[in-house]
Amino acid sequence: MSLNPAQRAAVEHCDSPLLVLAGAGSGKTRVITQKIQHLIVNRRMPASKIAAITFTNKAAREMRERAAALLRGVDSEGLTVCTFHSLGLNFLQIEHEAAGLRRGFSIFDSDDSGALVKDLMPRGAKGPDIAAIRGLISRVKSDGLTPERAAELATSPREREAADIYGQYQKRLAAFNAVDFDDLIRLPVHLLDAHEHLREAWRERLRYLLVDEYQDTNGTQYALLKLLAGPRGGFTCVGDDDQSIYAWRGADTANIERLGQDWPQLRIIKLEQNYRCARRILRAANTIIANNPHLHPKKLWSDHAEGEPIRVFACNDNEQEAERVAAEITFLAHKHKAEWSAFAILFRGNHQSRALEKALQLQRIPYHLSGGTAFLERAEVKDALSWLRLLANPDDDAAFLRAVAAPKREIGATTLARLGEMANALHLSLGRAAERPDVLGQLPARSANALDGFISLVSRLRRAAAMMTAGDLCRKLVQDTGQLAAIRSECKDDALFERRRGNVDELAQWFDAAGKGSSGDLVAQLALLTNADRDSPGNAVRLMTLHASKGLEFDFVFIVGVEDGLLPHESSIDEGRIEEERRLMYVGITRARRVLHLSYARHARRFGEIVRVTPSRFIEELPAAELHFVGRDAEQDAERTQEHAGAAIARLKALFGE
DNA sequence: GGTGAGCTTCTTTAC
DNA sequence: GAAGCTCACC
Repeated sequence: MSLNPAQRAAVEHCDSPLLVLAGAGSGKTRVITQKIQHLIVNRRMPASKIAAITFTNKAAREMRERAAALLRGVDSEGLTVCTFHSLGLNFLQIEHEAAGLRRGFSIFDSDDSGALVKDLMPRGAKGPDIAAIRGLISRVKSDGLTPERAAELATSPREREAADIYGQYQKRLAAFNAVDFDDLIRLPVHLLDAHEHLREAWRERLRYLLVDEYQDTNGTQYALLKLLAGPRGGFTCVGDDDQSIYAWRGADTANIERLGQDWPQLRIIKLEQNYRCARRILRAANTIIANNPHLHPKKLWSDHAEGEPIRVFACNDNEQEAERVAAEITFLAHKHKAEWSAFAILFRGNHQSRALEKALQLQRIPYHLSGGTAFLERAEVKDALSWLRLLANPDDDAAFLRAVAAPKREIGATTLARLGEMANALHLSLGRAAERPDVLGQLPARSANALDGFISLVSRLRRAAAMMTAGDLCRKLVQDTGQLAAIRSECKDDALFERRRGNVDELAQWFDAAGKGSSGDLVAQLALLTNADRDSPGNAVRLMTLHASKGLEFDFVFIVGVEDGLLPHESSIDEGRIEEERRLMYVGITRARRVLHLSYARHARRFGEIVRVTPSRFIEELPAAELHFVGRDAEQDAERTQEHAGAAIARLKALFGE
């Protein structure tokens, strides 16, 4: 557990701002967690004044666990380990008044804000247009621009349109008592900038900041860091420009340079010894990343063993690829007597997990799919959540629109459109408008009755909500709203019904576990969560995107779909963002401790058609001497039958336990 | 107002 | 090849 000199220096340097340029596998999490310990134990800083900030929930969770293990016996009460977004949410929940928000405000997720943008665009706007406008709005928001400023800076008709819609969008959000993901950073920045008393209070509250994956900060996140740290600069930023893979959501590696400009007393420490990868793997990683330009050249080295050659599997299609990966995992697990959790399968896009899951199920290999929001995307979970949101925030129109149809209660598009018009005219939210007799009076009796019934159900549940925990409320409302009954009648067989009811149960249990806080506050926190953090993965093969894998490490790593068009991704090729794709490949390679497998398919289904695909250009960039190709040439057929036999044997072994 | 057949469109990555 | 959307029908 001892630190090398550079790591030690990074841990002990607390008197001026510090930037740690940490190569992959150089022990940066260890530096951060030990530094937390150092601050508490040697510098006598209360844990409650320290915040470690990460970018993904997964990273936060990992950090929290590692810190807890290290801090056993140390008073670490009140230590903050969270993402930028949850820090922002926490800030807004405390300072909601200054932000012009009422208690119980909602968070609009991507779906909600997409629907809102669509609503604000001319009728008949197409999907891609909506997505483009949304992207532009998000971009100007994470650059910290106001709608007015965005309009001034717009250089194309589309940007002007986006700036215009951005303005209306913010007004709607304010009316809904809601914020979106970008606001979680943008609003705290705005408030800290505008109010000296808030600045002082929060600088006192958070005396020391540790920012992980610093290369991924965007404009507003940098502004937040700057405002919270102040001129004193009580912070350590840890980053690696070679692992910058979030430029598409506004991350700017120029923020690395900015630190030295804003804090001239900044100290920089480089960590260049890799403790993770076998040498061959590290050589491959270094070779491929050498194709990118560098501002801070670093030379990563390792004193580990050489390790095995990197195997490259050529397959016919992604089903065969998945089968082979699964067979190989079974084989390696037996050979090395390894736990399933020592294996990870990494891919570019979430949809690639399907074929893999199928193959793993078939071969009886336990797996855990992390990342994505599959759980929260489930219809029954979204329905229950929209009810919770509406109960906490009567002005949440997005929640109203979903809850009103969960289950169906004879209130359809026509009625809602009429209600919407009247609500707009009265400057009221849908929920408030539907409470008013004069509004209901203008609707056909049948619709008015249905709405009235809905509203009284809402107010009854809202009264009940005040007296129960969020978990109990969740269980009660699926009963009382008729959701459970609707699910039962929709489900053909009992097993399906049980599974869907189980999802709702799980939601309630999440609230039970989350403990303190009003249901409104907890629902907001849940909006920031992805599947990744829901349950502990246990002893299972990990499936995740390359993006989600950053910061993690595994003995055995399989990167699948190493094809031109996927990795590098088609749109990144078109738009000349090949360097970021290369960094993504680099991140994937450097996750592996002992064994690295790459694979690609020669054919892929696209738009239902089967098309030929070429292996990724990144395979060419790897040092040929380190690679061992399987199935690339004429011997491919012979190999394949062998593999199939191997897979069959492995399956039998799995079935009968040897 | 609700439902299902047939049409289109889509495919990045995350909070 | 799936999910969303539109339109006709109950």
